[in-house]
Amino acid sequence: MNYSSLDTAVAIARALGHPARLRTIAMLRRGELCVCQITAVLTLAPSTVSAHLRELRRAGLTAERKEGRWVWVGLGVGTEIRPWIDNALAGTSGDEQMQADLALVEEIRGLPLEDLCRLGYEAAREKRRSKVDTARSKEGDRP
Amino acid sequence: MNYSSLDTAVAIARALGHPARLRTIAMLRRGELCVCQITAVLTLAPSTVSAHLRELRRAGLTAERKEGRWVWVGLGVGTEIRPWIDNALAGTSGDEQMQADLALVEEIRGLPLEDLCRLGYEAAREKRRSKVDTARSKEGDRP
DNA sequence: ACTATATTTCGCGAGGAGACGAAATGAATT
DNA sequence: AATTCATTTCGTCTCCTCGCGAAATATAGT
Repeated sequence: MNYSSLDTAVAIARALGHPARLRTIAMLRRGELCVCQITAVLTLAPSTVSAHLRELRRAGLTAERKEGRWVWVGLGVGTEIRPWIDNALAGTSGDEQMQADLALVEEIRGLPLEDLCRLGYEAAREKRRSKVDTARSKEGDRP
Repeated sequence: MNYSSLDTAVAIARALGHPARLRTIAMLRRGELCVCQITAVLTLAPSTVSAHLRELRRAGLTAERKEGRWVWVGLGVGTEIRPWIDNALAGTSGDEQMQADLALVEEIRGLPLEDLCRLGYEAAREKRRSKVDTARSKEGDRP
């Protein structure tokens, strides 16, 4: 199949035209993410996230890299998509949801991937918290 | 209702994410057009065109001006939409459909609006052709 | 007032999008 | 080999989109 440049532009616009996908693109500007990390931020069913990622990939907005069981998603390499992305996100820097997403991504990056994928965000966070506590008490850093 | 900037960006992307609407935006970059002119180029039912124009208007991409029975459509005035439009159309200058649309717009601009609206493109074009012929024979510019 | 006409709104039907859970797949780990 | 586990695919449901024609609306002309 030979897509015209009109079809291409339409496909990109459509791909960007959904909050979950636009949020994903915004997260990926900060760097690659594992599928389960994206899922944790979006709080959608894995199958739903998978479908959204497929849309983004089809439009050339993202690219995926497999590493064992994990799949890492990053922004696509095509030069024509960068203006789209930059433009689409230009007005959203002050958006509450976007800011919350980016903050959550930073926190999630500090969590072990195995825990996050297996247990989900809440449990992984709790696990790390308690681990930090026991480390503290072993150090004996009590007032 | 108070839309977030995320919602706004999504709405604009969605509005651009349809061939008929993106083609319309491309035409409007050359200047205002009457609804029936747009309809003639898209060759869609008037009600369908009306719905597409409503979408574009809602996203702030276009603005409308009423003049008697005619409704003139132009690009919106918001500064934030121009980058969207320029970016979306950046890759489409070589597109066949786009080029054909723009050529047709130029021709349609030369046709009397009353004829175009009432009779449609083909009939309006034919009417002008025969008119030009009679004018020629009156001038007596024969070899 | 009546008619013509440009456009919108309404109602409908077909198809697509987006959500989920269940099952399938593929890749470690045991 | 068996199991665990991240991810995708599949089936299903609901809702939205997009096309149309018919009816409604609004404005000009007669």
